[in-house]
Amino acid sequence: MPAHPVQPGRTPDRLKSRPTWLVSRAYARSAALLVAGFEAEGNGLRGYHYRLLAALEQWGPASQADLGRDTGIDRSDVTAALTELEARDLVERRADPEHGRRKIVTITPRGLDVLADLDTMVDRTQDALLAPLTPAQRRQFVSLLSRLLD
Amino acid sequence: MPAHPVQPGRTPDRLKSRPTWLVSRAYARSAALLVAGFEAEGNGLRGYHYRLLAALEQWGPASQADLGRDTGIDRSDVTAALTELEARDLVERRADPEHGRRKIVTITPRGLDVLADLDTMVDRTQDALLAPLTPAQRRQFVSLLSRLLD
DNA sequence: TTACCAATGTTGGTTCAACCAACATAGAAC
DNA sequence: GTTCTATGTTGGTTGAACCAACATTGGTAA
Repeated sequence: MPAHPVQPGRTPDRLKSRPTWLVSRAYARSAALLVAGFEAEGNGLRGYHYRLLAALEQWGPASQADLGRDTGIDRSDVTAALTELEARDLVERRADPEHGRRKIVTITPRGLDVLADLDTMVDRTQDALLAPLTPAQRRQFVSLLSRLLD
Repeated sequence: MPAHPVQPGRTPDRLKSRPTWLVSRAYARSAALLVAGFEAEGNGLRGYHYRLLAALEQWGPASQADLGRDTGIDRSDVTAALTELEARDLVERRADPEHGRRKIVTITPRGLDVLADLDTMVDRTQDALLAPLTPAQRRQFVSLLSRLLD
Protein backbone atom coordinates (compact mmCIF):
# COMPACT_ATOMS: atom_id res chain seq x y z
CA MET A 1 0.00 0.00 0.00
CA PRO A 2 1.38 3.41 -0.78
CA ALA A 3 0.76 4.49 2.78
CA HIS A 4 2.67 3.70 5.92
CA PRO A 5 0.97 4.95 9.03
CA VAL A 6 2.67 4.13 12.27
CA GLN A 7 -0.40 3.44 14.38
CA PRO A 8 -3.34 1.61 12.81
CA GLY A 9 -5.70 0.35 15.46
CA ARG A 10 -6.62 -3.06 14.18
CA THR A 11 -5.90 -4.54 10.80
CA PRO A 12 -8.29 -6.43 8.53
CA ASP A 13 -7.38 -10.12 8.25
CA ARG A 14 -6.93 -9.88 4.52
CA LEU A 15 -4.15 -7.37 5.05
CA LYS A 16 -2.27 -8.57 8.05
CA SER A 17 -0.83 -11.73 6.53
CA ARG A 18 0.05 -10.20 3.18
CA PRO A 19 3.74 -9.67 2.50
CA THR A 20 3.16 -6.25 0.94
CA TRP A 21 1.40 -5.15 4.09
CA LEU A 22 4.05 -6.59 6.39
CA VAL A 23 6.79 -4.96 4.35
CA SER A 24 5.06 -1.62 4.54
CA ARG A 25 4.70 -1.91 8.30
CA ALA A 26 8.33 -2.96 8.65
CA TYR A 27 9.34 0.01 6.55
CA ALA A 28 7.21 2.33 8.65
CA ARG A 29 8.97 1.16 11.77
CA SER A 30 12.40 1.26 10.19
CA ALA A 31 11.89 4.75 8.78
CA ALA A 32 10.55 6.03 12.08
CA LEU A 33 13.59 4.68 13.93
CA LEU A 34 15.94 6.30 11.44
CA VAL A 35 14.17 9.62 11.51
CA ALA A 36 14.30 9.57 15.30
CA GLY A 37 18.02 8.73 15.18
CA PHE A 38 18.82 11.53 12.76
CA GLU A 39 16.77 13.98 14.77
CA ALA A 40 18.42 12.98 18.02
CA GLU A 41 22.02 13.02 16.87
CA GLY A 42 22.11 14.04 13.23
CA ASN A 43 22.60 17.75 13.96
CA GLY A 44 20.05 18.63 11.33
CA LEU A 45 21.30 16.12 8.77
CA ARG A 46 18.92 13.61 7.21
CA GLY A 47 19.05 10.50 5.07
CA TYR A 48 19.97 12.39 1.94
CA HIS A 49 23.09 13.81 3.58
CA TYR A 50 24.12 10.46 4.95
CA ARG A 51 23.79 8.78 1.58
CA LEU A 52 25.83 11.46 -0.12
CA LEU A 53 28.58 11.30 2.47
CA ALA A 54 28.62 7.51 2.24
CA ALA A 55 28.92 7.61 -1.53
CA LEU A 56 31.76 10.12 -1.37
CA GLU A 57 33.62 8.10 1.23
CA GLN A 58 33.20 4.88 -0.70
CA TRP A 59 34.00 6.00 -4.23
CA GLY A 60 35.94 9.17 -3.72
CA PRO A 61 35.37 12.60 -5.28
CA ALA A 62 32.67 12.81 -7.90
CA SER A 63 30.70 15.32 -9.88
CA GLN A 64 27.26 16.25 -8.62
CA ALA A 65 25.59 14.56 -11.57
CA ASP A 66 27.45 11.32 -10.88
CA LEU A 67 26.55 11.58 -7.21
CA GLY A 68 22.93 11.91 -8.16
CA ARG A 69 23.07 8.87 -10.39
CA ASP A 70 24.89 6.79 -7.81
CA THR A 71 22.58 7.62 -4.96
CA GLY A 72 19.35 7.80 -6.94
CA ILE A 73 18.82 11.36 -5.73
CA ASP A 74 17.60 13.96 -8.19
CA ARG A 75 20.20 16.48 -9.40
CA SER A 76 18.29 19.35 -7.88
CA ASP A 77 18.06 17.66 -4.49
CA VAL A 78 21.77 16.86 -4.65
CA THR A 79 22.46 20.55 -5.13
CA ALA A 80 20.41 21.50 -2.10
CA ALA A 81 21.83 18.79 0.16
CA LEU A 82 25.42 19.60 -0.86
CA THR A 83 24.87 23.25 -0.07
CA GLU A 84 23.92 22.25 3.46
CA LEU A 85 26.85 19.86 3.75
CA GLU A 86 29.24 22.52 2.48
CA ALA A 87 27.96 25.06 4.98
CA ARG A 88 28.96 22.58 7.70
CA ASP A 89 32.39 21.97 6.16
CA LEU A 90 31.58 18.33 5.55
CA VAL A 91 32.22 18.44 1.81
CA GLU A 92 34.14 20.64 -0.59
CA ARG A 93 32.89 21.74 -3.98
CA ARG A 94 35.48 22.96 -6.47
CA ALA A 95 35.31 23.53 -10.19
CA ASP A 96 36.67 20.71 -12.32
CA PRO A 97 39.81 22.15 -13.94
CA GLU A 98 39.20 20.11 -17.09
CA HIS A 99 35.46 20.66 -17.40
CA GLY A 100 34.24 24.19 -17.13
CA ARG A 101 30.77 23.47 -15.86
CA ARG A 102 31.37 20.41 -13.73
CA LYS A 103 32.07 20.56 -10.00
CA ILE A 104 34.07 17.98 -8.12
CA VAL A 105 32.74 17.17 -4.68
CA THR A 106 35.10 15.84 -2.01
CA ILE A 107 34.39 14.73 1.53
CA THR A 108 36.39 16.62 4.16
CA PRO A 109 38.06 15.19 7.29
CA ARG A 110 35.20 16.64 9.31
CA GLY A 111 32.82 14.96 6.90
CA LEU A 112 34.52 11.64 7.56
CA ASP A 113 34.16 12.18 11.30
CA VAL A 114 30.49 12.99 11.04
CA LEU A 115 29.96 10.03 8.73
CA ALA A 116 31.55 7.76 11.32
CA ASP A 117 29.24 9.12 14.00
CA LEU A 118 26.21 8.65 11.81
CA ASP A 119 27.40 5.13 11.06
CA THR A 120 27.31 4.15 14.69
CA MET A 121 23.86 5.72 15.06
CA VAL A 122 22.60 3.82 12.03
CA ASP A 123 24.14 0.63 13.34
CA ARG A 124 22.31 1.03 16.61
CA THR A 125 19.14 1.51 14.62
CA GLN A 126 19.67 -1.89 13.01
CA ASP A 127 19.76 -3.46 16.43
CA ALA A 128 16.62 -1.65 17.47
CA LEU A 129 14.80 -2.80 14.35
CA LEU A 130 15.92 -6.41 14.65
CA ALA A 131 15.51 -6.61 18.40
CA PRO A 132 12.66 -9.16 18.24
CA LEU A 133 14.80 -11.61 16.23
CA THR A 134 17.51 -14.00 17.36
CA PRO A 135 20.94 -13.70 15.71
CA ALA A 136 20.19 -16.65 13.45
CA GLN A 137 16.85 -15.17 12.47
CA ARG A 138 18.51 -11.86 11.70
CA ARG A 139 20.90 -13.55 9.29
CA GLN A 140 18.00 -15.35 7.67
CA PHE A 141 16.02 -12.16 7.40
CA VAL A 142 18.85 -10.28 5.71
CA SER A 143 19.51 -13.20 3.42
CA LEU A 144 15.88 -13.44 2.34
CA LEU A 145 15.63 -9.71 1.79
CA SER A 146 18.77 -9.77 -0.34
CA ARG A 147 17.41 -12.58 -2.45
CA LEU A 148 14.12 -10.78 -2.81
CA LEU A 149 15.87 -7.74 -4.24
CA ASP A 150 18.19 -9.45 -6.69
CA MET B 1 16.25 5.94 5.31
CA PRO B 2 13.19 8.10 4.87
CA ALA B 3 13.53 7.90 1.09
CA HIS B 4 12.67 5.11 -1.25
CA PRO B 5 13.86 5.72 -4.78
CA VAL B 6 13.21 2.92 -7.22
CA GLN B 7 16.40 3.16 -9.21
CA PRO B 8 19.68 3.86 -7.45
CA GLY B 9 22.64 3.10 -9.65
CA ARG B 10 25.04 1.50 -7.25
CA THR B 11 24.84 1.36 -3.49
CA PRO B 12 27.59 2.06 -0.96
CA ASP B 13 28.71 -1.08 0.87
CA ARG B 14 27.78 0.36 4.25
CA LEU B 15 24.19 0.59 3.09
CA LYS B 16 23.54 -2.45 1.03
CA SER B 17 23.80 -5.02 3.81
CA ARG B 18 21.90 -3.00 6.38
CA PRO B 19 18.42 -4.24 7.23
CA THR B 20 16.95 -0.74 7.25
CA TRP B 21 18.22 -0.23 3.72
CA LEU B 22 17.00 -3.60 2.52
CA VAL B 23 13.60 -3.00 4.06
CA SER B 24 13.32 0.37 2.38
CA ARG B 25 14.23 -1.15 -0.97
CA ALA B 26 11.75 -3.97 -0.47
CA TYR B 27 9.09 -1.44 0.40
CA ALA B 28 9.94 0.61 -2.68
CA ARG B 29 9.42 -2.41 -4.87
CA SER B 30 6.28 -3.50 -3.05
CA ALA B 31 4.72 -0.06 -3.19
CA ALA B 32 5.57 0.33 -6.85
CA LEU B 33 3.93 -2.99 -7.67
CA LEU B 34 0.80 -2.04 -5.76
CA VAL B 35 0.57 1.39 -7.33
CA ALA B 36 0.93 -0.21 -10.75
CA GLY B 37 -1.78 -2.72 -9.90
CA PHE B 38 -4.21 -0.09 -8.69
CA GLU B 39 -3.52 2.07 -11.73
CA ALA B 40 -3.99 -0.83 -14.11
CA GLU B 41 -7.19 -2.25 -12.67
CA GLY B 42 -8.24 -0.10 -9.75
CA ASN B 43 -10.50 2.18 -11.80
CA GLY B 44 -9.11 5.19 -10.06
CA LEU B 45 -9.15 3.65 -6.58
CA ARG B 46 -6.03 3.59 -4.44
CA GLY B 47 -4.77 2.03 -1.24
CA TYR B 48 -6.91 4.23 0.97
CA HIS B 49 -10.09 3.04 -0.72
CA TYR B 50 -9.03 -0.57 -0.54
CA ARG B 51 -8.29 -0.35 3.16
CA LEU B 52 -11.61 1.29 3.87
CA LEU B 53 -13.55 -1.30 1.88
CA ALA B 54 -11.63 -4.10 3.59
CA ALA B 55 -12.39 -2.69 7.03
CA LEU B 56 -16.09 -2.36 6.20
CA GLU B 57 -16.27 -5.89 4.86
CA GLN B 58 -14.48 -7.32 7.84
CA TRP B 59 -16.16 -5.50 10.71
CA GLY B 60 -19.40 -4.34 9.22
CA PRO B 61 -20.92 -0.84 9.19
CA ALA B 62 -19.07 1.78 11.18
CA SER B 63 -18.97 5.48 11.78
CA GLN B 64 -16.38 7.51 9.90
CA ALA B 65 -14.47 8.27 13.06
CA ASP B 66 -14.26 4.57 13.93
CA LEU B 67 -13.19 3.79 10.38
CA GLY B 68 -10.42 6.31 10.71
CA ARG B 69 -9.23 4.83 13.98
CA ASP B 70 -9.36 1.27 12.65
CA THR B 71 -7.48 1.98 9.46
CA GLY B 72 -5.10 4.58 10.84
CA ILE B 73 -6.35 7.08 8.26
CA ASP B 74 -7.00 10.64 9.35
CA ARG B 75 -10.64 11.66 9.73
CA SER B 76 -10.33 14.25 6.99
CA ASP B 77 -8.84 11.76 4.55
CA VAL B 78 -11.57 9.27 5.43
CA THR B 79 -14.14 11.89 4.47
CA ALA B 80 -12.52 12.48 1.10
CA ALA B 81 -12.04 8.79 0.28
CA LEU B 82 -15.61 7.94 1.29
CA THR B 83 -16.96 10.67 -0.95
CA GLU B 84 -15.20 9.02 -3.88
CA LEU B 85 -16.39 5.56 -2.86
CA GLU B 86 -19.95 6.81 -2.49
CA ALA B 87 -19.90 8.42 -5.94
CA ARG B 88 -19.11 4.95 -7.31
CA ASP B 89 -21.88 3.28 -5.28
CA LEU B 90 -19.37 1.19 -3.37
CA VAL B 91 -20.42 2.44 0.07
CA GLU B 92 -23.49 4.04 1.57
CA ARG B 93 -23.43 6.86 4.08
CA ARG B 94 -26.54 7.41 6.15
CA ALA B 95 -27.16 9.38 9.29
CA ASP B 96 -27.12 7.40 12.51
CA PRO B 97 -30.74 7.45 13.73
CA GLU B 98 -29.57 7.47 17.34
CA HIS B 99 -26.73 9.93 17.00
CA GLY B 100 -27.49 13.15 15.24
CA ARG B 101 -24.07 13.98 13.98
CA ARG B 102 -22.67 10.52 13.33
CA LYS B 103 -22.88 8.79 9.94
CA ILE B 104 -22.97 5.05 9.49
CA VAL B 105 -21.01 3.76 6.52
CA THR B 106 -21.98 0.47 4.88
CA ILE B 107 -20.35 -1.38 2.02
CA THR B 108 -22.72 -2.05 -0.89
CA PRO B 109 -23.00 -5.24 -2.99
CA ARG B 110 -21.10 -3.45 -5.72
CA GLY B 111 -18.50 -2.52 -3.15
CA LEU B 112 -18.12 -6.18 -2.24
CA ASP B 113 -17.64 -7.05 -5.89
CA VAL B 114 -15.01 -4.40 -6.39
CA LEU B 115 -13.28 -5.45 -3.18
CA ALA B 116 -13.13 -9.03 -4.46
CA ASP B 117 -11.57 -7.84 -7.72
CA LEU B 118 -9.03 -5.74 -5.86
CA ASP B 119 -8.28 -8.74 -3.66
CA THR B 120 -7.26 -10.86 -6.61
CA MET B 121 -5.13 -8.02 -7.94
CA VAL B 122 -3.44 -7.61 -4.58
CA ASP B 123 -2.90 -11.37 -4.35
CA ARG B 124 -1.19 -11.38 -7.71
CA THR B 125 1.01 -8.57 -6.44
CA GLN B 126 2.13 -10.79 -3.57
CA ASP B 127 3.30 -13.37 -6.07
CA ALA B 128 5.12 -10.76 -8.10
CA LEU B 129 6.88 -9.46 -5.01
CA LEU B 130 7.88 -12.90 -3.73
CA ALA B 131 8.77 -14.31 -7.14
CA PRO B 132 12.49 -14.68 -6.31
CA LEU B 133 11.73 -16.86 -3.27
CA THR B 134 10.85 -20.53 -3.05
CA PRO B 135 7.61 -21.46 -1.27
CA ALA B 136 9.53 -22.43 1.86
CA GLN B 137 11.44 -19.16 1.80
CA ARG B 138 8.21 -17.24 1.39
CA ARG B 139 6.81 -18.82 4.52
CA GLN B 140 10.01 -18.04 6.38
CA PHE B 141 9.96 -14.47 5.15
CA VAL B 142 6.39 -13.88 6.29
CA SER B 143 7.11 -15.54 9.60
CA LEU B 144 10.16 -13.39 10.25
CA LEU B 145 8.34 -10.22 9.27
CA SER B 146 5.48 -11.08 11.61
CA ARG B 147 7.87 -11.69 14.46
CA LEU B 148 9.66 -8.44 13.70
CA LEU B 149 6.43 -6.49 14.04
CA ASP B 150 5.12 -8.06 17.21
C1' DT C 1 -31.70 23.02 33.91
C1' DT C 2 -27.50 25.10 32.76
C1' DA C 3 -22.88 25.14 31.82
C1' DC C 4 -19.03 22.80 30.19
C1' DC C 5 -16.55 19.23 27.71
C1' DA C 6 -15.68 15.74 24.22
C1' DA C 7 -16.77 13.71 19.84
C1' DT C 8 -18.25 13.97 14.82
C1' DG C 9 -17.86 15.24 9.98
C1' DT C 10 -16.04 18.67 7.10
C1' DT C 11 -13.16 22.37 5.03
C1' DG C 12 -9.07 24.19 4.22
C1' DG C 13 -4.99 24.28 5.09
C1' DT C 14 0.63 22.72 5.97
C1' DT C 15 4.68 19.82 5.53
C1' DC C 16 7.91 17.08 3.32
C1' DA C 17 9.97 13.79 0.11
C1' DA C 18 10.09 12.88 -4.67
C1' DC C 19 10.04 14.52 -8.99
C1' DC C 20 9.87 17.60 -13.18
C1' DA C 21 10.77 21.76 -16.29
C1' DA C 22 13.40 25.29 -17.79
C1' DC C 23 17.47 27.79 -17.99
C1' DA C 24 22.44 29.36 -18.92
C1' DT C 25 26.46 27.40 -19.98
C1' DA C 26 29.83 24.26 -21.21
C1' DG C 27 31.82 20.07 -23.99
C1' DA C 28 31.15 16.64 -27.66
C1' DA C 29 29.67 15.05 -32.19
C1' DC C 30 28.67 15.57 -36.75
C1' DG D 1 29.86 25.80 -37.13
C1' DT D 2 25.79 23.99 -35.94
C1' DT D 3 23.45 20.79 -33.31
C1' DC D 4 23.15 17.81 -29.39
C1' DT D 5 23.88 16.48 -24.94
C1' DA D 6 25.54 17.13 -20.10
C1' DT D 7 25.92 20.07 -15.87
C1' DG D 8 24.43 22.79 -11.96
C1' DT D 9 20.80 25.58 -10.42
C1' DT D 10 16.23 27.72 -9.61
C1' DG D 11 11.70 27.28 -9.08
C1' DG D 12 8.33 24.90 -9.40
C1' DT D 13 4.45 20.50 -8.93
C1' DT D 14 2.51 16.34 -6.99
C1' DG D 15 0.73 13.40 -3.45
C1' DA D 16 0.64 11.21 1.11
C1' DA D 17 0.40 12.30 5.85
C1' DC D 18 -1.01 15.55 9.12
C1' DC D 19 -3.04 19.44 11.62
C1' DA D 20 -6.33 23.32 12.94
C1' DA D 21 -10.57 25.24 13.16
C1' DC D 22 -15.40 25.10 12.83
C1' DA D 23 -20.46 24.05 13.47
C1' DT D 24 -22.97 20.76 15.53
C1' DT D 25 -24.26 17.20 18.57
C1' DG D 26 -24.13 14.06 22.80
C1' DG D 27 -22.68 13.36 27.27
C1' DT D 28 -21.18 15.02 32.02
C1' DA D 29 -21.15 17.69 36.21
C1' DA D 30 -22.87 21.37 38.94
